[in-house]
Amino acid sequence: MNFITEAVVKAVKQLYGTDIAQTDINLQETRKEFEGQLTIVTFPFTRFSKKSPEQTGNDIGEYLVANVTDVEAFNVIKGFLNICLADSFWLNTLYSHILPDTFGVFAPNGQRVMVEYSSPNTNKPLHLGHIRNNLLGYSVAQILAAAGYEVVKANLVNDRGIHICKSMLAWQKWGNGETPESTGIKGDHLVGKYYVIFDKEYKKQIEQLKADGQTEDEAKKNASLIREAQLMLLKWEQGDDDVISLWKTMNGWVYSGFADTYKSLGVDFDQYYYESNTYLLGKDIIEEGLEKGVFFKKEDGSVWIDLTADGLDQKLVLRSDGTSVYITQDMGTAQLKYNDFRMDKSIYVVGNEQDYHFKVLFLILQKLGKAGADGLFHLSYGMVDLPSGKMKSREGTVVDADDLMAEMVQTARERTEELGKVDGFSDEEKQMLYKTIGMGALKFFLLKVDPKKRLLFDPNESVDFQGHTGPFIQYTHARIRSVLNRVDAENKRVEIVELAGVERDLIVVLNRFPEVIQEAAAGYTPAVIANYVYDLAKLFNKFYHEKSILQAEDETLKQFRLQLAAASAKVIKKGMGLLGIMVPERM
RNA sequence: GGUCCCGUAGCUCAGCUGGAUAGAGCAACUGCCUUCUAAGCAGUAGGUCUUUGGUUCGAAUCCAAACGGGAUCACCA
Repeated sequence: MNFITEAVVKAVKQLYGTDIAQTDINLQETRKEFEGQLTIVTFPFTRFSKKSPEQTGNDIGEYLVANVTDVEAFNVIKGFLNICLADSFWLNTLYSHILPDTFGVFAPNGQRVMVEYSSPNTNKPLHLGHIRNNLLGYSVAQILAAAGYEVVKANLVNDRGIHICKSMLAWQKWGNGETPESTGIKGDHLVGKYYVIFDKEYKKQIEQLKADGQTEDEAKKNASLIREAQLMLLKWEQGDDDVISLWKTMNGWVYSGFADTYKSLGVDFDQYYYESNTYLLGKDIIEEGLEKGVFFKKEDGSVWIDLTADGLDQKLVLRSDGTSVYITQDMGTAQLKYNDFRMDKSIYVVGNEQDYHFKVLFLILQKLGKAGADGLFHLSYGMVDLPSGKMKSREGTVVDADDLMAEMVQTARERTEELGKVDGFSDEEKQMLYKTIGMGALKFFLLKVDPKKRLLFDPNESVDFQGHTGPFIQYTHARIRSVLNRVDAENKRVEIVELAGVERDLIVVLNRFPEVIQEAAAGYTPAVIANYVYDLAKLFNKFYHEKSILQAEDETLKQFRLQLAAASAKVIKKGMGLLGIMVPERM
C-alpha cells in the first residue's frame, strides 16, 4: 500500500507545504463498520493544516481521488479518512499478486539463522512442556524460512550428566536386563521408568537416614544411591568401558523413542549437537576473557565476570578446580555453532525459567566481542501448567507427550465417527485423517497463544474441535477443496464489474498474508500466524454462507468465486504449514 | 529482598510500533440443514481492560508506583 502513503506525502506537501515521511502516516485497515478498505488517521496532520481533523481529511481525500487512479471514493468520520479503492484494483491484486504460487514466499534475504529447539535430556520421555518447545521451534523455523532466511534447525541433546547416571544405575540394580525389545516398552519410556525408580529408592534411603538422625541435607548427600550415581558419572568422565557401554545402549533406546515422538510431532533437525561432545568446550574462551580483562580470577582460582554495572550480579564462569559450569559450555557451544554455520542470527527456544542464564550468556559473548553475538536471541516461552500447578517429572504429574498425542488422535476419531463423515474413506485414509485432525487441534491449541505467556492445560477438559481451533480451519480448507474438486476451474482472469462486500473483504485479508509472515518472523511468534489464519477461515465461512460459488448468478462470477476460494485454500494451507499443521482434502 | 515476565467477558485468548462504540472462541440462550460439508452461519447476553497517578488532542496500548500471580538470583544443569 506504498502508493497510498506516497500520495499522502505529496498531498500534505502540496496542500500544506509541509514535508512528512511515509512512516509518519498512520495507515490501517478500515474497521468493518465503516465504508472503505484503508484508513488514515488525520489528527497528526492538523498541526500544519491548521484545520479541523474533518476538514483535513476532506482535503487529503479529495486530493487522493483526483490524483490516484485506484482511489475511487472516500469518507471522513471524525479524524479518520476512509479510502475506498476501486474493485478493479482488488481484482488485479487477487489475480496478479495473491494467486501466483510465489505469494507468501519471500526471496532469500541472504541471512542465515539457527533455531535451536527441543534440546531434551536423555533420561526420560518427552512431556507436554517439550511439545510446546518443539512446536514453537519448528514453527518459528518455518516462518523464518518463508520470510527469506536460510534456516538451520539444531538440537542440542543433553546426553550426559548425573540424571542419566541415575537411570543407568537403577537399571543395573533393578532392571533384570530389561530392554525395549523384551518388554515392548518404548525406549525413552523404559529409561524414564528407571529414572522414577531411582528417585523412589533414593527417597526411601533419605527417609531411613533421617530416621537415623541425619538432617535432610545430610541425608541427601550421604545416601548410598546418590553416591553411586556420582561415582558412575566420574567413571563416565574417565571413559570407563562398562559405563560407557551401558550409557551408549540406554541412550540408544532413548534416541529411537525420541525419533518416534519427533515423527509424530512432525518436527525435524538439520544439525544435532551432543553435550557429551561439547561439555568440555569453553575453557579457551575463559583464557581469552581473562586476557581481554572481561573476566577476573579470584584467589581460589575460580573465574568470574562482574555484571553489576549491567544490573546483574557477579557470575562464576569457571570453578576453582578448573572445571566448567553450565555457562562455560554454553559459551563454547555458541562458538562451535558459529564456527559451523557463521549464522547472522541464533535463536534459542528455551523456557522462561532460564531468562537470567541467557541474559548473562549473551552479555558475556557481547563483551567478548564474539562474532554473531549481536544476533543472539532467547525465544523465551512460558511454562505449561496444569490446574494442579507445575508439572514435575519426578512426581509423576506430567502429561506425557506420546500419551497426549494418542489421546488427541483418539478423540479426533470419535468426533469424526459421530459426525459420520468418513463413509467413502479407506482405513488408511481414516487413520491419516484422525492424525491430521487430532494433531491439528493440539498444535493449534498450543501455538495460538503468545509464546511468552504461560499456558494452562487441563487434561480433564479435552481440547476443543470447534470454534477457535485447528479443526475449524482444517474443516474450512476441506470445504473449499470439496467445491473446487467438483469443477474444472479455468484458472484465467475474468473481469467482473462489482465486488460484494465479503468478496472484497476476503481479498483484503488474503492480501495481508505476506506482512503477517514478516510480523511473525520479526517477533518470533507463530501466534500471529495462527490468529491470522483463523480470521481468514472465519471470513471465508461467512463468504461461503452468503454467496454460492457453484450456483453463482453467471459464469463469470462463478469463475471469479472459484478463484477466490482457491486463493483462500492456498493461503490457509500455507499458513497452517507454517505452524506445522496439515490440512485435509476432505473431512 | 533484587531482577525479569504476566494481569482484558464466568473460562481460554486476540488487540499493545498510542487512534473510531475494546474483539474472538468456549460455556448459556435464539434462529438457520429439500440449497457448494451444520467440525458451519447469524443473533442475544456477558467488560471499573487489576488499581492509582502521569504524558497526550486521544491510553487496554507509553511512563511511574501499588496490588495479585509466576520465574529467577548455586563452584546444579
